[in-house]
Amino acid sequence: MSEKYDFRKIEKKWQDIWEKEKSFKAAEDAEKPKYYTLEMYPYPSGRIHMGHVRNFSILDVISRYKIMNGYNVLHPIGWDAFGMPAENAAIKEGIHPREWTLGNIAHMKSQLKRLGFSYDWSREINTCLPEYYKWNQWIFLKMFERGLAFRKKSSVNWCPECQTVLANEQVISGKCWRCDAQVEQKHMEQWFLRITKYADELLTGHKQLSKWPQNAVTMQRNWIGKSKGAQLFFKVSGSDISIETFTTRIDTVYGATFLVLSLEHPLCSELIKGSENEGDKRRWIEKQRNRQRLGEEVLDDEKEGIFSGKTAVNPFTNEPIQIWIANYVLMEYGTGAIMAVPAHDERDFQFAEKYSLPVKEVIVPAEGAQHCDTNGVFTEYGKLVNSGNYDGMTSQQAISEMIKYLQNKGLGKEMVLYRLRDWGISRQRYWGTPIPIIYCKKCGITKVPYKDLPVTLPSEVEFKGEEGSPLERSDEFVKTKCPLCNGEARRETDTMDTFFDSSWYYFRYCSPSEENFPFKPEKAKYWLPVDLYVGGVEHAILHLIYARFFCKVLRDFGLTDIDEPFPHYLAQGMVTKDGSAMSKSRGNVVDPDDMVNKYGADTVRLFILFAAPPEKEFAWDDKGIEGCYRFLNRVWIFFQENLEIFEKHETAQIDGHGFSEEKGNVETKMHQTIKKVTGDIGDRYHLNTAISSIMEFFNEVKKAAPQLKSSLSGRKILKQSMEALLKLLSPFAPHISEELWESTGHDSRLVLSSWPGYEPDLIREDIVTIVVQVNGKLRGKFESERNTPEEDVKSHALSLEHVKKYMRNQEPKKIIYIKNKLVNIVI
RNA sequence: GCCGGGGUGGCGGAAUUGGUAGACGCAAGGGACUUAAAAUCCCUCGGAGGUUUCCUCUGUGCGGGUUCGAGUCCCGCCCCCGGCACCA
Repeated sequence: MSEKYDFRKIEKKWQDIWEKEKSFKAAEDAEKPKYYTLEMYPYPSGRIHMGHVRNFSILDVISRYKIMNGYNVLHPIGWDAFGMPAENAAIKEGIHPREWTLGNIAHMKSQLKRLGFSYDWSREINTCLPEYYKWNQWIFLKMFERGLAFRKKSSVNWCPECQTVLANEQVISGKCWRCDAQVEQKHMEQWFLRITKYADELLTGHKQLSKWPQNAVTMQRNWIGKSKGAQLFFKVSGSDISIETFTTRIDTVYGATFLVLSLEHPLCSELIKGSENEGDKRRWIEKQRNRQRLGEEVLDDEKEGIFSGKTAVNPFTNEPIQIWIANYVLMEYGTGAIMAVPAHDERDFQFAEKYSLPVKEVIVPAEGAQHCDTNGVFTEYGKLVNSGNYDGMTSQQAISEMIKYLQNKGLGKEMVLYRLRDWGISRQRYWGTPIPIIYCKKCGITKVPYKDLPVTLPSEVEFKGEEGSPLERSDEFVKTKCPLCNGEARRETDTMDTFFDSSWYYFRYCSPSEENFPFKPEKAKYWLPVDLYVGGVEHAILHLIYARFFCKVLRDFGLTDIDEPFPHYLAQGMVTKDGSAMSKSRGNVVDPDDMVNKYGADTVRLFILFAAPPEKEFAWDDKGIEGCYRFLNRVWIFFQENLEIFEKHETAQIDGHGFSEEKGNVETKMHQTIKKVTGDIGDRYHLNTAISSIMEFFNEVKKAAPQLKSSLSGRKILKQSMEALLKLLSPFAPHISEELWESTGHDSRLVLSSWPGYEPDLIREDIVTIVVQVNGKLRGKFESERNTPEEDVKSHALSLEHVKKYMRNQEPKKIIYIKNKLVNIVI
């Protein structure tokens, strides 16, 4: 009798065979079209979670599908192995970060293998090994030589919990992206990468990203935040100081009734010098600065400021205006000083009201134009009034005229500003790539010579969780010789942000053991760009923007000629349970291992792709997975019961029977299903509907099987259908498909067989269903040959009993006819 | 507040170009098999109603509109999710 579906045995068997036969090893081959599929490489936290399983399953289906379609597929995997959790484990449990990380990787690797993903394991990379991070250092030095990596003292984001500096992109609503602690501001000297140099290209490059989800592009665009405006200087009365401001609304300049400086503005101190209550003012500024440094939020009605005691001259009105210092102007954006136009800016208005400063209206809504005020303040473009020569102009006209005037008079100029700031990469932590720089008292900041790379992490260090990096306390590491004068020198002890590692790892996969360069340019030329990149959208303004930046930098180094690394990015949705993301604290975590043990990898993969399209949220359902398990069991049993169909003597026989309806239906369904699944995977990435159609097809085959078996040609169709079914199912549930492929007498590997094609003739596209409506409501339908003449279709439609009933003997006023689709009778 | 994306049965979701709303699966209910249960198989399954093998009306967040025909397009609202948030 039939054998039970033993997924444990089957899955292990095929994983071993694929590994032994190197089924997924990728090699450059100029004859074949290449296809590079990539998932965001995982952080080795200890265990694979359902989010990984979903991400990797999506890409595994695409990879296997592309292999079967004749592509030379590169589908690599590796580890984002540097980072805080390893160091925290060291502090808490006394285990070395390296040991912790390598142990986690070993475990997670075995989990991935059990899921049967089609990785080329020979290309595995691990960023915490010197073989990898040496090239971080190499890239850093090249950037340093070109002024793209530089040191700067500035106000930086400090996470008191992680005891390290964070990049702006890593501060989410004032909190640390990793630990959620309130971020503080510190003044420190740090290493930065000049991403702002590429701001404009990062923006224009979005044009090449038509296959990105819109929201990811929008998030990046907002993050880069380009705004066009004007720089304008204000002369301080009775001194030769000028205050530089930036405004996007130079058209409102006649309404600029005061100036506001940020608390951190370098001129604050000088302006208040010698003024009334100078001491009080200094104390006030200090108090406010402290609040800001602790990351305290300032609400709308908490706008506060002080009058500096000085005035400046509005260069357009030539009137004196007061200079204030206030907590609502940011130092980090623009020039740290603004011209305040309370009549046309909501924030300036709030401030002016609070301190009874003058408000002067200079813009009125254009006649007849619809407009809306923000809290009673007109902030839109309009028509100028009270603006001297500019009266009557539109805002747009005034902006260009006024900029011309500024430039002629040397008062300022046109200016473009970005919200994006340079990327701070220094981290005061141990478990990261050492920054290859040496400080010498005599020679200053010096590069570590290329021949001395990599600068490796010392292994004998103490992890105590005290402030400062463990590297600082390692004499072995810090003490060194200056490469220029050979004198006593000190190494940089900051390590790199781990986003540095992930900014170029997709290049490394192309030649993972290359020893002279970060990667071999010819190999990268063959494989890149990545044809399909899959990962969570939470990295839209972190990893995805950094990686685009690095790609352009590496291009400018001459190592690649691509502008964009990921022309097609698919943002997969979250995996949730009971309405929220899976997390330990909520106790709603489903462990992939448990599911694989209970149902097998094929079922887990099938289910996680079945219940929602890839880009949407996926709600885990303990009962839902049972449905997929039942489906695979039904397939298994069906094959066991019909194996005799595949016996040799069956093949070359002639059909002795006449037309069989079942036979035709199943054959049609087979070709329709092949077409549907091909489109769903290859064009739409709708893996859930692909699975639905496979299930539908199987249900029909199963139902028709007894009848098909009664005729020879029926048996032939049944055999074809069963083979097609295995091929269609194989990217989703590769183990069971491969096993059944073998047990139906095939010597070749299913994984390397070709994707089934469909015959347009056999899809029976020649038969169409004509829908008949009366006054737009469905009243009947019938089958008709494609391209039946219009008159015949109409008269057939009118002859239907049901249709006649609704026409109530009336003459149709009009008959809408859509070829091969529909007849709508209007009465 | 600004910028994105959504709202379809009890649930996850289908409907690809304006043309049969609810595919596929889950849950639920009924039945078969069984001493019994599990497993499996079959049937029903948006709502209301009726003369109940079938038929009618109604139905895709709400209100309008365009159209022979709207889940799909347009206008106005409501709600949910995500991102940014004094960016001058």
